[in-house]
Amino acid sequence: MTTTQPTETARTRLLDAALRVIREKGYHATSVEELCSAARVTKGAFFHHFKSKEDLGVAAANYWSTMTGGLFAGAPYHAPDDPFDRVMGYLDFRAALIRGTTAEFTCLVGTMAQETFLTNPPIRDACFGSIAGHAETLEADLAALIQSCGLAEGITAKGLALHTQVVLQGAFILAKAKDDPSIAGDSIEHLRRYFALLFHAHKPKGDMP
Amino acid sequence: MTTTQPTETARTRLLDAALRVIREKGYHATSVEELCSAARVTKGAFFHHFKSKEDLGVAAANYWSTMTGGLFAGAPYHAPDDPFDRVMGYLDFRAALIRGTTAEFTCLVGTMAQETFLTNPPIRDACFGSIAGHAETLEADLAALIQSCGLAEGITAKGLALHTQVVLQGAFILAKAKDDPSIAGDSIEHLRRYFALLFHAHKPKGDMP
DNA sequence: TGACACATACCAACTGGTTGGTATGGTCTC
DNA sequence: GAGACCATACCAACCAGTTGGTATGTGTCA
Repeated sequence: MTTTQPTETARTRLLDAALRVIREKGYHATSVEELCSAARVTKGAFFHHFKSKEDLGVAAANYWSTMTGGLFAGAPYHAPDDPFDRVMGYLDFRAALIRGTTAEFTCLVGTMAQETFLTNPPIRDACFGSIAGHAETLEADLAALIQSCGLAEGITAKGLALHTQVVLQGAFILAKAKDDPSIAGDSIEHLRRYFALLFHAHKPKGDMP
Repeated sequence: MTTTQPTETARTRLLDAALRVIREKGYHATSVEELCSAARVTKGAFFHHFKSKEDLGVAAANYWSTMTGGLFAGAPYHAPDDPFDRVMGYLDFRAALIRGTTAEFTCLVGTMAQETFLTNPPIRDACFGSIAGHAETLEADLAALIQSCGLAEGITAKGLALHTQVVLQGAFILAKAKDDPSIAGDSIEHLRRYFALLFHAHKPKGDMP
């Protein structure tokens, strides 16, 4: 801690800028120079830390996993003893995150995966890794819930966890297309209701118009 | 039919190429020259028919609406008398469309909306118009279904129709990210089950692993 | 302790190629 | 012969990536 560490500041600033700018404009519409000016570094610094733009894309997806991983790990929805309450708490938490501008609450890796799935497979793979890794944090709660309810008809915890991500990613697309965040909350409420019906022990929390 | 009509052939070829190439590479990663060579026309023809690349994006979204509109209007799922069967038939139809490469079965306007929601508002609006217009074709069946079941608790036909599009768009994102179409079918099956539970008259058709 | 070797972090300027878009001219039909 | 349709040639701006270089460490051995 005694020595100054200029190390990591430029790199971190570039990654922070990437999270912000790429969510606004998308991967291909964001130029390297634009990221540099947003991070207040030069192009030389960029290519010192990342060997290519694609390399930054992969690093940004992994950085996104780290950032969001910390956010969700520290969230309060893990507290309840009942797995149903934990799952519902997760959905409430996701709904509560929908605020600010559309670019602020939507998902970096969903955005990048869509643009890069054929042009930049390494980025696509890092994006799916991020989504799948996040889904796994839900899987344990869903598995406990499925077991406690004796649900068997071909429904798996992994499948339900991925379906949850599907709904969230789709909700972000519609929110962007309509330029209206409320549509995302509506779909999360439908997913809540699906879980409530599926595990028919509770009912959806709030009525909504 | 007697007179040759060079009119519309270049324009149509460009729009067909746009549907294909943009779904593969995305809007920003697709260059005008690439569209021209895919359509076997020159740049002069491109800028004769479209005043800018953005103009082509809007036209492509509208062309997509026309093409898919015809496909769904002519589909067999409208036949049943029971609105529940029509809605389930719609989902079966959507599931059956998932074949071939990922770029072939995914949605142009969902892809474009995500990349252009801040950079090209005219394209974004055309994309949402396409999605909303398609959702409306489901709305009547859902309204009839809601009425026949006496469902009241804040669920609207419009909201359900949009949620259906949310699930489909999200399913396409995950299919691209995982590079695996089957994940899309899984989510459609979850949506089927949601409808079945919601209107608790039927059960989901097939068991799935 | 000091000095030399080396690695890391960063910068300004540049390069070859690509981009969306334009200017102009030719050809075909009505 | 007017206008729709399309081709060729071209442009300024922008793109990702490279270059040669500076500054600041950091490890090492006399």
